[in-house]
Amino acid sequence: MNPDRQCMSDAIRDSLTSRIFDGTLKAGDRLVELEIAREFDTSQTPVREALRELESLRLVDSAPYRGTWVRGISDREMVEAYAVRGVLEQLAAELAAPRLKGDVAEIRESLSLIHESARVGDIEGYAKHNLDFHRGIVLASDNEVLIQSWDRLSFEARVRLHLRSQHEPRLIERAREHDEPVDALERGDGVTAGRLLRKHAESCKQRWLDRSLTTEVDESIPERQPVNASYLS
Amino acid sequence: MNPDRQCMSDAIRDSLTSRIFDGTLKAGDRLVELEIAREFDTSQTPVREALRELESLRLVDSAPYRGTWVRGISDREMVEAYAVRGVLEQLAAELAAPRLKGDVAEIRESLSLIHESARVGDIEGYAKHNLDFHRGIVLASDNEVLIQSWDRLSFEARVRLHLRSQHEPRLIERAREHDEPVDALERGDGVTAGRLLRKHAESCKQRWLDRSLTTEVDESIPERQPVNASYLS
DNA sequence: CACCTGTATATTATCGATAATGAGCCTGCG
DNA sequence: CGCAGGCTCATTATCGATAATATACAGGTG
Repeated sequence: MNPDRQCMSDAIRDSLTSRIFDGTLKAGDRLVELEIAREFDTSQTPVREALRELESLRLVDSAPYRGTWVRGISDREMVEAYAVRGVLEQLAAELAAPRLKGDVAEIRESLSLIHESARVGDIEGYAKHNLDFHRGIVLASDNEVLIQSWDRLSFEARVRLHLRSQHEPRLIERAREHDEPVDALERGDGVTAGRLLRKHAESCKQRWLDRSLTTEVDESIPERQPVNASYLS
Repeated sequence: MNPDRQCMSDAIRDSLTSRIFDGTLKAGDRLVELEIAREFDTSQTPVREALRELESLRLVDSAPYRGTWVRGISDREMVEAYAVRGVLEQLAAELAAPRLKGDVAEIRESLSLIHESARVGDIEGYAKHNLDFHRGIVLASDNEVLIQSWDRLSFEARVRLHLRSQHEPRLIERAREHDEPVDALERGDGVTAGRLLRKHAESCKQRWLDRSLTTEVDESIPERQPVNASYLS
């Protein structure tokens, strides 16, 4: 939100964020304030601030006097988020087209990285470049509110959290869905690009739906880890 | 976010929020932590938490060691927000239509209040019922992520902040723009309802643009109130 | 008089300690 | 054996005090 926060609470926030992203912290894991404070050799206060910020990013949940824990993301929520993402990117494309004036070099750059990752089967890379690609279009819209709204969907977190559970991703085929929208953008046809991007999001959503229906195993979100241990130890 | 926070920081947050909404706190006003703490007869800590939360709601801005102040909303941002709102409500209508199964009673209720307010020239009432109307459709989508995204646009704050500067609102004419989308929803045609709602948002956006171009007087956002006073007093 | 530099002050960021709360355990009763 | 009530403790929420920082002003310099 603000340019250059250099305070402790921000360092903690960033560190915890990457732990959630890289899977060190899993859904349901508890975040105990004093424990984290000890680890960062700081007091409880900045930790609390960091946790509250993570909460506003919807990465964690909390309840008064009951603590904070990593939020799980249900399949339903993923599906909902793809729907929202679809219309946001549709708008982004419409706004971006007249601004880009056909200069889609940067976007094509991401696109080729997507294809490359797909070719070699690099799921992590695919996810990363895919996000860059989509965010690139959103940024090109030059609509700050739109960018914020898109960022708030936290697709980075969403995707990463589920990365490990992805089977048979058919990356090469999926990568192709990005080609047509870029072509449309290049010729300045934002409306078409938008429509295609929305369709793309819909198909991602559909894939998720299918996956969640077939993989019916333990789709429940870990509510919250039980309290540490007995104090008898 | 969470059901029942009863702690001090939440009370402070709510109180400050309404002050921003009702104009007691204006764009650029500084929020000094210890000052607020004294007023609520509490310590600095819960005030800080409240301020951070307001920041995540984008009602205030802050910078490290420089404090917190009420955020101004530029005409440009309003225009951007209307564009985003348009596509979000388009999606909302599409999702809502099949769920409502023609039962638009609740929405019509808001609609008639809009018309009534327009008839008697009650700007405040119009704004309120207008928000109820739009949010009602968003809620009917039953897409939690969408609802969150819409709420994050903070149109309540946006509209209220600018309420005082509205001239010649042509309420009656504007109110009519809501009729057709509801008709479409009633007959289950979500796509049409969505298209109309988006068009409606576009026309709100356009009105704002026109207004901001004609009212060129002091459209600058108060950056930040100067520090209290000299310590010489 | 414009501009730079140093200093005082207001204010934020953080600390360590205390109060408040909820979760689990244990007991005794039915 | 199941369950309600009280107790213990881990943990959060808040406090009061201190460290760190930015801003305004004063004074000096060209």
